[in-house]
Amino acid sequence: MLDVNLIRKDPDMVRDLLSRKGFEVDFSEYLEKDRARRDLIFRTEQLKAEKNKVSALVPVLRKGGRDVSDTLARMRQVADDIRDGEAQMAALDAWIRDFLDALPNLPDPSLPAGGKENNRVVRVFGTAPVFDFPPLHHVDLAESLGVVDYPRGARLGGSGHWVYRRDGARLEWALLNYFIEAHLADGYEFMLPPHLLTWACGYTAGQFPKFRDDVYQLRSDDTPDGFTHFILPTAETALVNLHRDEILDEEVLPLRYCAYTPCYRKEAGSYRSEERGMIRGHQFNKIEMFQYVRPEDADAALEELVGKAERLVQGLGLHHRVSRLAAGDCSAAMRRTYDIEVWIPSMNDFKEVSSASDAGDYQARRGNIRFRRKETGKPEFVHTLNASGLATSRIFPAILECNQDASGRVRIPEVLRKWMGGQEFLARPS
RNA sequence: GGAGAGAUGGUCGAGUUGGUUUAAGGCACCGGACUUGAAAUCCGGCGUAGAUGCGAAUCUACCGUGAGUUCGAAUCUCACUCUCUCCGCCA
Repeated sequence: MLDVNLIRKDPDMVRDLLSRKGFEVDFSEYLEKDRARRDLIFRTEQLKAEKNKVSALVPVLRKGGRDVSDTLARMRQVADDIRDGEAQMAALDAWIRDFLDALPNLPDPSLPAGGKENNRVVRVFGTAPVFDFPPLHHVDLAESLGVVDYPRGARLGGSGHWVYRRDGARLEWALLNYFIEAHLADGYEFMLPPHLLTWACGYTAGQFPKFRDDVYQLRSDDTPDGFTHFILPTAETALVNLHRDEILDEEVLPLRYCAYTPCYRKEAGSYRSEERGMIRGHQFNKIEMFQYVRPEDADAALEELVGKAERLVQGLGLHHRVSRLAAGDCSAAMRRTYDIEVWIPSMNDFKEVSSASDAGDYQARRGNIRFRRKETGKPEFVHTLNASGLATSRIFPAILECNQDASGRVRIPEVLRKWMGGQEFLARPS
């Protein structure tokens, strides 16, 4: 949700910023309706004030033995007028709400306009591994080592699903432990939220109503619109709703959270043949980091989140890069985003393992999440930031492919071994 | 799934035969007085959002949510959500 006062004050500036995201909008009808709405509020409230005044007078007149039937008749008319006004208001409000709900967040003014092609790489770590033998694709490695079962995953869940098995399951679990431990050391609270969320959660996150069809929904004949819950596409959707409709004390900020959940995504139409294996599945594991901060602390928080995600990848010894996304490549709710991408040899390309974003007050406005500033005593919207820390579904293939040797063995990164019985290599099935 | 009870500002809590209750009062918190300082005491302040206005201020809405009855609803009616207790089922 954008600040309506900003749109009233400088609609051209807002329009120009949105167009950098590739979102074209004309505010003239909105501004007209906004004006009409305020006029209507003024008229209706005056009627209500009269109603309240006269209603309080009725018992006094009665006590004085006066006939009030004329007064009641007149008030019946006023009550009708109020009802009319409120009906008009409801129609205007609905139009305005739909309009505002559809507006994405403003991009940070410092971002270049346009899409992916204008992303800028800001840091690169390591170099691509060089092999003195023909390296295998992670799907082939995983199958020969028996660590991922793709055919049976598809049997269970359809395409885009797999089963982690044996040391694959342990490696996956070790990665999650490695991430969580790092966050705990940095003072983040670890939590396990529900995976089935209500409509309001999707709205606050900025995913609904526009992107409601991108998530898996649970439907029922018992509800008016058939919708009951959706399955979270990322733990961010849960974490951003934790403090919905709250006014936080300034002293508790920044709130630093991390959560583990699987992420469930339809990924309709996004499959590409080179994304064979676990690069893009309908379910993947992720530790999400999330912060609620004061507006002035958002810059530092974003750098902290990116830094944390980078260190995790570095700890695994994987070649990766950090990019600052152009306005159009940031998702709708975000004002700026860094992507951290890890090198996948078989794709000869980098794939995203973490996205660190600053939502500004966009989500906080939708979820009515505020804090009371000590200095002024007034509530203000918090700023919310999130970053994966990390998603495993690209890390796992990267480890397999980058750590393979000529004999088809895969070396386990040092930092993970304590969760894998001290093993140096993934065991072959006997 | 069934039965019962409940939901009131940051918190506790009164108000539920509809109309001086303008949502009382306590606690917490903030400011001031007193005090060497603190405590205690006293005084004052103290929810959120919106509209009009340069401002002072005035008005409106909000008592779980949404409808309804009425000149007038925290209070009456209906639906829903959540919490608690008990029963049933269950990993």
